[in-house]
Amino acid sequence: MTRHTTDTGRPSTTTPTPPLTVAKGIDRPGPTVFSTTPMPARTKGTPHVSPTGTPADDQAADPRSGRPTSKDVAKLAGVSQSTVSLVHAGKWPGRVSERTVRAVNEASAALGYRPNQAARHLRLGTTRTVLLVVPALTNPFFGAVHTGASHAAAARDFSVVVYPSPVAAGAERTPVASPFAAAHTALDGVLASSTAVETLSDLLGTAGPGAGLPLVMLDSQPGAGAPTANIAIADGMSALTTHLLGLGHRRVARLCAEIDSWTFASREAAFRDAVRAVAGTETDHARTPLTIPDATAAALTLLDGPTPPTALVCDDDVLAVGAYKAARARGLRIPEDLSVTGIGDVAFATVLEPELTTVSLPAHELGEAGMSALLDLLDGRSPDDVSLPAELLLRDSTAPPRA
Amino acid sequence: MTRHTTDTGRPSTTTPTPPLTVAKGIDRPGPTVFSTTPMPARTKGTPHVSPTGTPADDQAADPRSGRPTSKDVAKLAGVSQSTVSLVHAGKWPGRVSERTVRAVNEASAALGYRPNQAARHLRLGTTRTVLLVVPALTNPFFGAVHTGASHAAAARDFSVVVYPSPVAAGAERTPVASPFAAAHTALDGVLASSTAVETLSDLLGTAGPGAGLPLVMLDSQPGAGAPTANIAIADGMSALTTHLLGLGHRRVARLCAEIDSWTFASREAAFRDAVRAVAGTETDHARTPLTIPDATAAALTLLDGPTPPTALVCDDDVLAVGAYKAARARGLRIPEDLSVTGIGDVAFATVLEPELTTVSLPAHELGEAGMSALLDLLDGRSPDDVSLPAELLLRDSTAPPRA
DNA sequence: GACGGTCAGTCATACGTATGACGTCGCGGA
DNA sequence: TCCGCGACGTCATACGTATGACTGACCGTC
Repeated sequence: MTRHTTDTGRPSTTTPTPPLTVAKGIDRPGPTVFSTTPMPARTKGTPHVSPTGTPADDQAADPRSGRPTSKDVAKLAGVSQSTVSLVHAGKWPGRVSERTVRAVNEASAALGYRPNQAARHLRLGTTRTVLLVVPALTNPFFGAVHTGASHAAAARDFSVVVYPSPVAAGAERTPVASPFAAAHTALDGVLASSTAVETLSDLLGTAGPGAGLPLVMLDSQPGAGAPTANIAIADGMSALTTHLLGLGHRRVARLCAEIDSWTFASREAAFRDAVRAVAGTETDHARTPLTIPDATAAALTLLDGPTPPTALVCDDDVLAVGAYKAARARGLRIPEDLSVTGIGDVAFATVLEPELTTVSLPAHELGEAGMSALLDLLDGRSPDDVSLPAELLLRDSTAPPRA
Repeated sequence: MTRHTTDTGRPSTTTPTPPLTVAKGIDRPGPTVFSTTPMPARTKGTPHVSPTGTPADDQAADPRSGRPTSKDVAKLAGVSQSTVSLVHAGKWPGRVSERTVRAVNEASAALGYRPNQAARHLRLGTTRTVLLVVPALTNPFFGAVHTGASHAAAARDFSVVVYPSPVAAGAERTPVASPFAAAHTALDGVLASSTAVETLSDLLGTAGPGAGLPLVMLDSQPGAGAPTANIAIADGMSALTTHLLGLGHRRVARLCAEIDSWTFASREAAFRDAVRAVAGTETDHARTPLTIPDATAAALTLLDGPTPPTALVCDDDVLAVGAYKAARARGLRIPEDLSVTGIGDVAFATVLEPELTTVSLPAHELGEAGMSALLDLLDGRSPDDVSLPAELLLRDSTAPPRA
């Protein structure tokens, strides 16, 4: 339809390329010819938006992108480029008069001036852009993490780019190093979920202390080389297990995710500690990839064992769905014959029949907290490891065991 | 813990700040002192990585970020900065010898050189970054769109930043203009979902033909000012409705989303056309926000009407969940007493009992196609409007009506 | 009337890369 | 001997912004 490389189409009949030799002569450090008569616009009086002196170069010149630059604004306002920059940065406590500020602002508005980000990035040595590394945005949890992180970043004028490692549930994780390194110099920092990276040292090779790029980890073990932001899922797991034990369950099985990461390891530890606190409790477990069919099969092996459990603690809501399907396949009613719990409070937790008792994870807040920590780090501060509370949601999938 | 602003910590005992006066003298356009003896490294023979001449400035100098520049690589390799640039860009058909190329590559590797993106953005006038505007990434559909778009972008060396307008279901949509304008100059193009923007003209003011920024719309009416990429949901709706009519249903109600957008309007049209093709069919409908509780209430009003429907066609799987809950509340069995269909094939479609007959939407492919169109547009080509097929998934929630 | 101080701006430059315009060397043909 | 040419690199510069150093005018003071 239309070529994007053409001009902006603003109707303008001025000369397309003004005589550059003038500007060139000014730029040269040699003989400053025009410096003998400084502030030529001032001789006319007060700076104003309408150009009175030079009649040929009022509309924005367009080197290539068709966008006006601070030089164009300066010309229109009758001031120098530095003044435009000062005004735009808001740094004129005693350097620029109110009237000039107004003139510059009017000129900027008239031209629709937006500062060129690439130029200021180059000049300032910072890009105000951070990378978010997550397993997959198709997982609503990480979608929420992204949203939270974006909000926190936007509040401090940062942008977020996402590198979604194509991990999926239990699949191979990609070494982030190579694709990540490409954008390396365009980044000020990295916020990475530990479940998205192959190994932590993999990341620490290019980011983190020691390497050049500030790094904050999500869902990662504190004290391992980078500040962390976590959800206290272990507490949730403890509460869940204690809740079941309090209902009287003594044969409690655990359906756990086949993923080697700190978050899942800490769930296991919390479960064990909670169980150990109540004497006479038997446990069993099965490991499974994080998919519904796999979880169903794994749950069936638990239910078909010699001493079937009266309660099934699942590492994740997805696994709980598998437990539901397995229970239905064996004719077990939830919660009368089998109590089931999940973790995550994903969208379908209330779609299940009965509604699932689970632990809600503040994903949005996790993204916010992690991003805040990263931006603090960028400001030179040393953020503390943060841990966000998980909330136990008692719904309808748990009940005392049958006598 | 650690300050990110400090040096990279590479153990190096060289002088931290090499005498800059030398470099300055070279950079000046005035008396080119050293140009009388060109290629000083060549006098030693072949360029090599180990620096033999100057013993003090082999390690990368660090002006501020601690990262080596092409100048550092040039110094180490004994060539000029231009040569480094040529080698790195792969543009040396007859300009650089193999040996020099190797030397440059070795030097780059030794220093861990990465070209500064900000500088090349400035130089090239392009950022290789596009903006993706979606309602919310917490919606897995848009998460998948993002993943597809990212893959297509990465394949052509582009990055994607996301601006998630906090829309949610039926809530107010944000005018994208302001926050979007902030990053304007840092973008090469925009890929926007029509359900994320207030009005199309809102976007067209800053992007699209006429404004400076190439734009491709997702889920938007073709021919409205920007190239589009769509999913043929209308076809899916037709297939769904025809399927129900084929089963014998003659009282078909529609649960529709309270969102004014092209995608939903086209579903309605498709439904009407399909119904009109079969004589003697009665229809009813209810509009509802896109949440489960609202949908449940709306579905109840339909079921409680004077002539209750035997089939309920829902604009979205979320609404179908409401239909399930309403049916359960009225003691209706699905599909024996009531057939239900959805659109979207979201994760819980198979969690429902019975599994939901719906239409799967190729979200990933939509993102890919849209991004491809945008990148074609950036290349100066004129992409066609694309339409992706939606697939009808016949599962267990539909059956012939009771006699 | 010379001097110090404030106000209001400008000047020049650097950030790091990409690239068109030049040199220089060596060799082969006339 | 001289010219032309290909191979190999370098030079200089521009991209647009931010900012330390500087300057001119004006004003009050001794």
